[in-house]
Amino acid sequence: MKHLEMVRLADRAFFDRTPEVLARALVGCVLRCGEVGGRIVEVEAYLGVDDEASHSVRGMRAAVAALEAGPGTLYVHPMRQYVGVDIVGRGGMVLIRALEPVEGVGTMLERVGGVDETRVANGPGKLCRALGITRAMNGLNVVAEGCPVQVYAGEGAHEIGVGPRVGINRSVGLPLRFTLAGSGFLSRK
DNA sequence: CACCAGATCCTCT
DNA sequence: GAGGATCTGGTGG
Repeated sequence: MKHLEMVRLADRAFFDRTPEVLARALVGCVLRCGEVGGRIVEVEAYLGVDDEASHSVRGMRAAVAALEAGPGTLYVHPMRQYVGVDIVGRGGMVLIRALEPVEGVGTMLERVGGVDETRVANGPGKLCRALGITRAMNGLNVVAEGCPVQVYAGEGAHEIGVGPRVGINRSVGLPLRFTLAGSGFLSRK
């Protein structure tokens, strides 16, 4: 594994970008919680204005609070029986949708109760379970010292795929879903 | 306090 | 690819 080579993104400026730009930048990076982590292969951008699919635009309190807390803030929110996690950018946020397991793979499989690595974190709810991200972590900042959730820079070049967001009923069709092209760890093709 | 819509997941087919 | 499980926050009475 490549622990020693991983560079943590602890600079607030990295996250202080528009949701679309930040979303593209996050693809290929590593999201880590404790001793468990995975490469980000799928994300969606949610805009702060003119986006009826975004929680903040619909006036959901926790989402607005996270936005106001500024770049790098974690927005952990309930989704059906599970939770999803966003990282706040500038004037919007990015939903993490799928990971390729990198560190603590055994722990991830155990938590989710699966045997297939390609399906242990291929969805917003599942990756939170796999990493151990809970609502208690809502409002923390990934840049802060001692934050259990951290982001590391990606390595090497990769092609990014763009498409419409998944699982929403409003503002459908906008090209705000970004994927690591050709990854076998996506929630959908 | 009741109702409703939802940024999902899993199990079949 | 379709359908059901099942829970939280927002909204209105």
